[in-house]
Amino acid sequence: MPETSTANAMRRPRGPRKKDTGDVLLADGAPGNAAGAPVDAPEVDTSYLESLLGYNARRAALTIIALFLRRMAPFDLRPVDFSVLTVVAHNPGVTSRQICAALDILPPNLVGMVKALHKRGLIERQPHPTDRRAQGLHLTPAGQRLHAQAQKTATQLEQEATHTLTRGELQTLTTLLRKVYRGTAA
Amino acid sequence: MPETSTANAMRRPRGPRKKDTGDVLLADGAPGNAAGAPVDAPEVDTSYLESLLGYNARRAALTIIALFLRRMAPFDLRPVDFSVLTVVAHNPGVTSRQICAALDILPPNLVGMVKALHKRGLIERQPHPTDRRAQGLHLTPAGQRLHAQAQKTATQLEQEATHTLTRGELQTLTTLLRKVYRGTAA
DNA sequence: TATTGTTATACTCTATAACTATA
DNA sequence: TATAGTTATAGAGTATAACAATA
Repeated sequence: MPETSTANAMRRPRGPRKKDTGDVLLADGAPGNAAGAPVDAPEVDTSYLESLLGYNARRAALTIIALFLRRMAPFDLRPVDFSVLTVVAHNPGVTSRQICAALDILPPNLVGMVKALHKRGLIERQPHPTDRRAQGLHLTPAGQRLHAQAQKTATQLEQEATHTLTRGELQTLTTLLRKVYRGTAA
Repeated sequence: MPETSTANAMRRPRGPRKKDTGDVLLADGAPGNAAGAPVDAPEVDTSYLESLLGYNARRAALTIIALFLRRMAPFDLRPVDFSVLTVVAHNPGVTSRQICAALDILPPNLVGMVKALHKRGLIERQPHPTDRRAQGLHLTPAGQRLHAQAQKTATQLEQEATHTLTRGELQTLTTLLRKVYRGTAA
């Protein structure tokens, strides 16, 4: 599995930052030959790595993530925040435990996210109807508005990221990827 | 970008560990309904997330990474270690700076990896022929043997991960993924 | 002045243990 | 006894600043 870095490139763009050009995939690579840099770059051979599906899948995912970060910056939403918001939007009253199972997040790591989204006034917790341990999560009106905008942006962003693909190719790609990560055909 | 966790699931399986079943993708999700757990799991709707290419690409990449970690455990190689070893194997005398550019690793983060691989007797540093600042990296005989085994394992592992795909489908998938992460057609 | 390799370090993400309230 | 939510914390990954040696 080729290491292209940027796996955790979903840093929150909140605090003041030094270098964050948005160019995540090529963060530090290819200096651009500023001054008298050696032009004799012998072109490193990475052809074998590029033959691996894992490498290509990761590069593609990271490309889309990088675009996601740029487009979602106005909403201050990381991928995981958008995912949580989406699950709550489409499943009103869902519990934290259910979100963890659906998105494969560990419960301790979800706590802070929910807390932050609540603090931003985007989600609300209501007592669970049958289980007093649990809490049902709902979007506030503000949360619904933000999510609607964010989901629209996500959809547009996906189309932007796949502009080199025809509609049929995108469908094929999605289907084949699902066949990989689901063990069985689908 | 759906958060499926496990982005940095490439933890080194060196020290003694508690829970590491290898089941990375479903680390904590779906408890399996051990005892009297509620069977009324209302099936969280994630259909929108599943329509996003970013989600599917990430899931597929994580699936292959998880398999990679299991199959490469005997060699004690993380994806990034294998990538570095591969680049050195295919580009004898390559410099650290070139590896960083090719694999998109930041120089400070490569230092430890090279140091570790050197300590394991897998790579050697030789003075660069024309630049006394740089060092050319080479595989030792032991490194060559290990890399040969690891690369064979990687190739087998890829076939294993894509056993649900025909040869043609795998070719199509790879081509389409490249079209995504390269801006232009390819 | 710029680049290579490096150290030190901060921030983020991921994972485990353990606690409480409830089932 | 098991589960939902939580706290605290350890560990791994990723990022920047700054330095000495060399170009």
